[in-house]
Amino acid sequence: MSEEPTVIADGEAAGTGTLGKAMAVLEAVVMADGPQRFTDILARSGQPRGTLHRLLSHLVEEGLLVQRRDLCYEPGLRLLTLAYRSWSGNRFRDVAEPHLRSLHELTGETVHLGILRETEIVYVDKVESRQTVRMSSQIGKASPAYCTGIGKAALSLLPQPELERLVAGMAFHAFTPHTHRSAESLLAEIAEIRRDGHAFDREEHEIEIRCVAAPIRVSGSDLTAGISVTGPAYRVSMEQLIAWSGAVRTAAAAIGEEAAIRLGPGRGGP
Amino acid sequence: MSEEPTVIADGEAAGTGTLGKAMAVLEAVVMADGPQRFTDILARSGQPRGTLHRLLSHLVEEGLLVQRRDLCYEPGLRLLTLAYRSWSGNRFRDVAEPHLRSLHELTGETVHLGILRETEIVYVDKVESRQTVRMSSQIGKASPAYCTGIGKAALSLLPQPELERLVAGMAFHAFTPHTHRSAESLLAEIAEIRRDGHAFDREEHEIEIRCVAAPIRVSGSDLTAGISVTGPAYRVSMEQLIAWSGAVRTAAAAIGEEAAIRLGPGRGGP
DNA sequence: AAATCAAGTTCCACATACCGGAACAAAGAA
DNA sequence: TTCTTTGTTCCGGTATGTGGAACTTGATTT
Repeated sequence: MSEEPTVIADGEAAGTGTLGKAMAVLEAVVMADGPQRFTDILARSGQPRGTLHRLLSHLVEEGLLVQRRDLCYEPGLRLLTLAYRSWSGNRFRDVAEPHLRSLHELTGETVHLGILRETEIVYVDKVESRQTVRMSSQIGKASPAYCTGIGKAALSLLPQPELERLVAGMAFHAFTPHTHRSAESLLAEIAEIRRDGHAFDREEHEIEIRCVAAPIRVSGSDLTAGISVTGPAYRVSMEQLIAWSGAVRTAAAAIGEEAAIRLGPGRGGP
Repeated sequence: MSEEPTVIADGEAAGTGTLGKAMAVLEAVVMADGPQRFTDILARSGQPRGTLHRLLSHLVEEGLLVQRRDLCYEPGLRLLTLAYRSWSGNRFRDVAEPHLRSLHELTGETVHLGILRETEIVYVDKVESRQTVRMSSQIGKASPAYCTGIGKAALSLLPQPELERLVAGMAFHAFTPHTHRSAESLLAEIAEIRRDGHAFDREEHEIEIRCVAAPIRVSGSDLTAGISVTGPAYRVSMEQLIAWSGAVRTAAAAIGEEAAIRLGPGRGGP
């Protein structure tokens, strides 16, 4: 029984309000690695037994969780369905898609579309070179902004105070030898990115994986996003990435403009 | 102002409890076709103004919804992230995947994996012949069980009383001229499916689209699922589907057995 | 300009429904 | 059997959500 107690609670305070608590519990189950027993969740969520039990019942009732015969809790199908609707109905993704395709045709490598959410990048679409292994995996995946091309590109669009607020809250985990380890080095690179209009991932998140990315600004909207072309280091040199950077910037700009028109035609004010 | 009032509320009673109400509102926004104004949601949800406003605030706070500058509400990214985790961590899908692949190699057509949820089939995985148009779309999509091959196959596994309860609650929408229009004809076909061990979709959901499907039963679990091979009518004859039916049944059986072993090794109750 | 209307937000007294400690079952382990 | 571990139920107290009504804000009309 020397297993680490997995500490208690997650970093942030358990959500406020009834809904917040329910979502915190849901997330605890969904983000866990496998089916979770009542006691596991109890330890991780920090909720009192009675409360937790009721929350779980409600989540099951709503189809957000499923309780198996052996009493373990698992994510329910309703999440998938909700996500399907919100993905397929996403106008921004729709606008961007043809541009992703043409970037893919130009480069032959994998192209990603990501949106910044706080301090993370959420991948929203992807055009793959040739179905490598996993199929559509990765859509919906959230990665830290500071070690991904799209992430750094998107950060570069933020006003300095906002950027600093976000950076202050980051925990710099060293995924590879090339990952940023401090706010200073990250901020320094972001200054360069602002100047150049594009960002690189030099094997910072995953070893042997590189990318070029450009930020997308949609005027009239406060969404911050980016696209990237990604490839394995053995096949894609830094020179190659630099050669592609212009096309990536152009595509990003085009997406931004088109989205501004088609997303909020009736609103443009600051 | 002769616009139809979009009636009020959805078919089912607004969810019970605070979480239920919140989810009903969330669903109202997600299932809608585009960004929703406050008043739209007000009409559809049937909640009082004050209550609805607070619910929406909480949903936004939780990242489940986003409020744009023009005050419209849209699905937030958190749904995608939650769904990504629950999809990629789904053991059943994982077990099934290699079997989907080999079925695809055998047939050259699109292969689906779906799980029955009440009266709908939710598509959980897919191996596509050759990236037709939409990429991974469709994962998470929910379709009526009575007009899809996997749906009818899955229904055939249910005990008769359960089946009849579900069928009683179905509204038979005629998607095509071949769609079942009554409980009787559906139940009759399900009897055949039980006998044969496989089901066909004879252009019942979408015109020009056919499939063969087989049900998956996982002993020790109460999940009911199925797989199918789908193709366009001009390329895939009924004779062809019949020829594939054996392989589909075999794959389904293999998935069911493997899943029973790998899903709940410590439980085998009645 | 003033008046009118519509859409969205805030307020607050009220009671619902959530809270959570503690008692209660159920199933293994000693 | 007795003890322990795990999951479920109960119930009084009150925090929390409820929802009608008043209040902004901005557009449209007179």
